Amino acid sequence: MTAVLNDIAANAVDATPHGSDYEIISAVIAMISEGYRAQPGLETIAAQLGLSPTALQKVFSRWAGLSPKAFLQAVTLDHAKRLLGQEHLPLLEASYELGLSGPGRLHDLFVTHEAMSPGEWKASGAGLHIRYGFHPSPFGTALVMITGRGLAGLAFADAGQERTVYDDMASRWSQASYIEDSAATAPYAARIFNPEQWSAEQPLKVVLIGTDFQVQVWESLLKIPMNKARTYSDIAAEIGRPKASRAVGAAIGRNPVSFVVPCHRALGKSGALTGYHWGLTRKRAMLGWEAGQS
DNA sequence: GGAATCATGTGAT
DNA sequence: ATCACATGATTCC
Repeated sequence: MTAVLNDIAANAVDATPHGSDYEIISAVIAMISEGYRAQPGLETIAAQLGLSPTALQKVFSRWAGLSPKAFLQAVTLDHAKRLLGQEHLPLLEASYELGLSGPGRLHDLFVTHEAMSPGEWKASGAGLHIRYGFHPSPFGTALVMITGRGLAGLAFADAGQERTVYDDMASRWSQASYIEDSAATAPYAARIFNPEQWSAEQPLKVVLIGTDFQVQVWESLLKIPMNKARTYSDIAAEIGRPKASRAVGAAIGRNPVSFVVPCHRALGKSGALTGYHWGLTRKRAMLGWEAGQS
C-alpha cells in the first residue's frame, strides 16, 4: 500500500485530477475516521502514507481545490450538523410537485428525470437495453449505465471490485440486456464529474427506475442543494410519511444513480453518516469534495 | 457518551 | 407471513 502511494506521489505532477487521487483521499479518511488511536495530525497522516506534507497538499488541491486542513474540517461531525442547517426545502413549482417528472436541482448538477415504474419496465421485459462502461472518477472507478432515455445507473468500485459492483447493479434489473459500450457512457462520466459542465440549459437526463415510493424519495433527494444535507426524517416528512424515516433510509439505499441523485446528502438526525451502499468512506469523500466546489 | 430496546413503513421472498 | 433494513426516541447505564 505504502509502496503504491509512494509511486503515485512520485508521478504526481499535473494539475488535472488524477484517477488515483481517490486512493489517497480514502486512505486519509480511513485514518481520521477509523482512527481508533488519537486523532492524527496532518504531518502524521502524510508520514503514514509515505508522503511529504507538500505532496499531500497537492493531491487535495487537485482533487477538490481544498487544503488538507479544510478537507479535515469538512468531514467532521460538527460540519455535518451545519450542513443540516435550519431553512427548509425551497418551494418548487407546482408542475414539479404534481408529476413524477420535471426539471430538478436548483443549485448544482442540473437534472431532468423521468420515472419508470416496475410495471413499465417489466412490461417491456427484455426490451430494456442497457449500455455500460467503467470510467475513472474522483471517487474511484465509476460504473455508468445508460438507456436510450438517459442515465439509469451510477455506481462506484474500489480497485478490484468492478465485477462485484457490476453484479450488484445488473441484478437490479434482471430482465434487461447489458452491453459494454464505454464509448457511449464516457460522455456521461466526463460531464457528471466536471462541475464546469453542469448547466441548466443542457440538463443531464436521468431515468429513475423504481417503485413509486422509491421514486418519491429520490426526487426529494434531488431537491437538496449542494453543500446542504437533510435527515432521513426530514425526507420522510416531506413526502408526507413522517413515521417512515426508516423506510426512507431503505429506499435511499437502493438509489441506483448514486452521486447524481445525492444520497450522500442524507444524514442521521445527529449529523452522523449512518450508512452508504458504496462505503461510508466514499460518502465522506463526496461531502468533502463538494465542500471544495464553489 | 454508549448499548439495549421498541415502534415503524417498505419491499423482497 | 416473515424478514431485513443507510431511523429515531427512550431508557437505562
